[in-house]
Amino acid sequence: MSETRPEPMAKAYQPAQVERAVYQRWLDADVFAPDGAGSRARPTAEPFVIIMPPPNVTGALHLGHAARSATEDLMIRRARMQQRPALWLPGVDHASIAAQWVLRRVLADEGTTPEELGREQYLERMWRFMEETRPVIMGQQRRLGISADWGRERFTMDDGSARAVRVAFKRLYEDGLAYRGQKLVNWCPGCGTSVSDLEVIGTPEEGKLWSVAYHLLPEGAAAGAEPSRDEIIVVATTRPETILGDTAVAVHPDDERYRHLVGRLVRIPFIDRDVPIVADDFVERGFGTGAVKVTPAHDHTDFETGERHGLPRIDVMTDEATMNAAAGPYEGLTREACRTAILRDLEAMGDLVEAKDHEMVIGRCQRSDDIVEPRLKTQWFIDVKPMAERAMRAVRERRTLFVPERFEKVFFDWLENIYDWNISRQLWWGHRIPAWYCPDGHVTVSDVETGPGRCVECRTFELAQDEDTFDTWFSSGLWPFSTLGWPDATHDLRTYYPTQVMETGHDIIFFWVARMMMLGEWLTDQEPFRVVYLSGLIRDPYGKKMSKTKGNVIDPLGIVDEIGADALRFALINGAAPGADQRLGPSRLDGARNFANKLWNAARFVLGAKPAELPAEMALILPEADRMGPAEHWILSRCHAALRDADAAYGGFQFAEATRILHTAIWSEYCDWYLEMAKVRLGADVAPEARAATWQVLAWVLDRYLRMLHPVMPHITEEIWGRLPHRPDDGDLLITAAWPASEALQSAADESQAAAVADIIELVSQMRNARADAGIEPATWLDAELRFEQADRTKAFDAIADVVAKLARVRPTVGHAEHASERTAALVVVSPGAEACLSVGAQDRERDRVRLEKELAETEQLLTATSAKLANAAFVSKAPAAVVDGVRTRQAELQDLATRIRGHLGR
RNA sequence: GGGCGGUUAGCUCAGUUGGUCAGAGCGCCUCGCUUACACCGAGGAAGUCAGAGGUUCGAGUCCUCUACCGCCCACCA
Repeated sequence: MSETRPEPMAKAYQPAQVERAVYQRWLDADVFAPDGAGSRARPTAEPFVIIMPPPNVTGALHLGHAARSATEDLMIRRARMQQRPALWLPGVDHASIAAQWVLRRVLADEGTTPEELGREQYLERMWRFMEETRPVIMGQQRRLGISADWGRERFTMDDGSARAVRVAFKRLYEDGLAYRGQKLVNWCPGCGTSVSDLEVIGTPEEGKLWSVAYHLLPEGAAAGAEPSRDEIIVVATTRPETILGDTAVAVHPDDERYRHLVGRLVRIPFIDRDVPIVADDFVERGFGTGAVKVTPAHDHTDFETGERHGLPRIDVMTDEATMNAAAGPYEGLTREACRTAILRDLEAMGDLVEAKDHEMVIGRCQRSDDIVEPRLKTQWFIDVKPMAERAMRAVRERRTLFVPERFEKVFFDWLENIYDWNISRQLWWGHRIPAWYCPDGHVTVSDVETGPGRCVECRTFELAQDEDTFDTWFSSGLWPFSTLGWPDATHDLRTYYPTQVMETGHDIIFFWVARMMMLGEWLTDQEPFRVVYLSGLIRDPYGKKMSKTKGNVIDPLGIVDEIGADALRFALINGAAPGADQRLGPSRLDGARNFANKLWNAARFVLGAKPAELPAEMALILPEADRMGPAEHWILSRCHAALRDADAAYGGFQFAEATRILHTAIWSEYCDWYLEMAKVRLGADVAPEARAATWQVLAWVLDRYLRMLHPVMPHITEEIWGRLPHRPDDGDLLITAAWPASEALQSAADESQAAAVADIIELVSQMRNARADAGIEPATWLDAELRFEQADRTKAFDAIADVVAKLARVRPTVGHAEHASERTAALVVVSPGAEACLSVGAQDRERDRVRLEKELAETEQLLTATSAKLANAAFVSKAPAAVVDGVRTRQAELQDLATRIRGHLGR
């Protein structure tokens, strides 16, 4: 503590300077890494590890990131103070599609396009872009005060990730899970790549359902024969342009209308293909005409129907979603133009039977909003079912828990109905698929960085690598272990894996969480994390999602500059129930700012009130019990309760509850009551040892609260703590000081004195209440005669009579007469265990009667309710004894209270 | 079409295993610049816990149904 801090504490808290300075102090001390120079972790303690969900390199930090970072930092800081080796590994994701879109815009500004640059130059440019944006994102994270281990920062495109991707893919290939095949993929024409099922957003839209007449060939006629003019089958479709790719018409096998037509051939218009009518029970008889055109190359259902019936698949489109040569006369048209043309032509032919409005769901690309086209492509897929089984087992065996628990069901529902994962992306930015093909089409998969020397089958050297890259989420799925060194059994992997908590938004439970669990279980034989903590979305004050287009985005850095990172963190955590979305607006932020200010000022008072008799360099210790007054015992008791409850809340992921407890403890108990009580006992007329003891308690309790609050508001607590005396074993920084163990407090407080003070506080409140109701000026001092039912209350009162005087603005005496109030005009206050009579003028007394009457009415109402409960024989016999006793005690209290009030009212 | 979540003071929301649980913050009203803080202090008003049944001695808290609101999943073309 030789370090000088010249600047005195400012009257109003100035977060910006304090936060930057404090953060630098931590960096200098090297305390973020579990094995850093400043770490005080016990090596034998169980490590606590969080791998940071990587923000995209492309975007600026938004409130969602801030909320997540705040929550993760909170957990890491608590674990660090518990002296566990706490590792929080930060990183960023390369976000291939998103990055590609962003860079395209950047390039457009520079007057060029990716196509012009070509793959190689494009990738160079992308890397440069990454080098520019990555530090920005990480700098923003730092500004929030997060205590990640920057020395271990990772990127999903770094060499370690690249190697993990290759090794993982080869393993999956050898295990028979990764395969290459021609299947229907979700093609986004705008992005020029396939996307996974998850990236296709079902969008309800108003469309049309057209009924089209297909002409049958005469019974028994071979393909190519002249179709009948009259014998038709009417099919219903929402996508007439796919008629050109039809290879069958399907009807339900039990449909009487069509049963006799099964096996006949129909003529597909415009391209003159003759296709069979097949029976398949996927057909809904009640929908449309009950007859369905089947286009296996452009519809997922039809693809499967085609598989069952061995139908050809005819792709009629190009990558740009225009019609290709297979579309015959319509070649070159866009999907939309082709539809219009076909409808026009059908109409002209008289084969357009009906057109009616139809509500439907259209698959659009999450990224570009283009209509996704199911198309036939030869790509890589992963059979995820076996991995899904493993992931689900981890949850069933409780090796991985969801918080909140209900997301387990969501998780299971998805994994139980999972399809193969298309992982090929026709993008340049990303990990290139490590598969090579020889001219004969043999496939060689290799995990060697430079690729395989020769074909595994024909040994030729002539190899070409797959042009495609992996779905971004493939490398993200390896994140919890690739960042720790996998596939090598590194020290980090052995020490820190499996990790403890994965904290992320519930919106990426499928994209990311489930995939990490599948890949983690499969590749490492362990669950990648023990707990999945899912947080909600941050919304604007009106409950709307924040989005750039709506213009309702709150920039977290703007808030940080304005009110400080600590206040923002407090607001975010205080407002978040696990898994639930939260609205964030100015009022909550103001509240958090005010709380920081309150804490700052309380600390300023405490530090400034240090009695001269205490040495400058002193250790933080609690004084002997007999040197403390009742108020000291009371605050120690309250402090103990707050610590116990807040710690339990932290431990149970009830972070908002923890902040609520600490807010109440600090503001409503410590500041509102104890500080005021302590002021009296710090006065010049107080015995020096009592004065010293009072300050020691003030400092000691503040120290506890600072420790407990540090995970949420790290900077301000660190700054204040640095100015307080420390315990010899604490070190210089709060960030590595010990987490308060609740048992340390147990013997400190004398609970009976604490209870006496609680009664006196209640009495003071009621005296204030009575004064306000009677309209007595706050400045007016009144004589008050107090009576206590128990001797220990009287004793406690004697010790803090000055406090009571000051807080209630009265000159108190302890009375012994039975009915003092009847002798003089007085306000009468009746509370459990105590009464007070305040001398006032007669007219005030009259107003006071009204208040007493009201109080009596309330008391009697409560009394009636409790008595009714006790009168119920079933309650008395069936409820637990403790509950019944509690009600009896309550009844007695109320009875007593009512009697006394009646007495004062002269009844 | 399935599933999940919500409906508690004017507003935003806490209330994890049924028994001081009817709460907090903001807002509002009345006082007060009392030497930590007006980003403050003291006091106050305000809710039949969406509706209807049921289980229980006892239900915002468990069950059923209903009504709105939100989200997720889904191959009726």
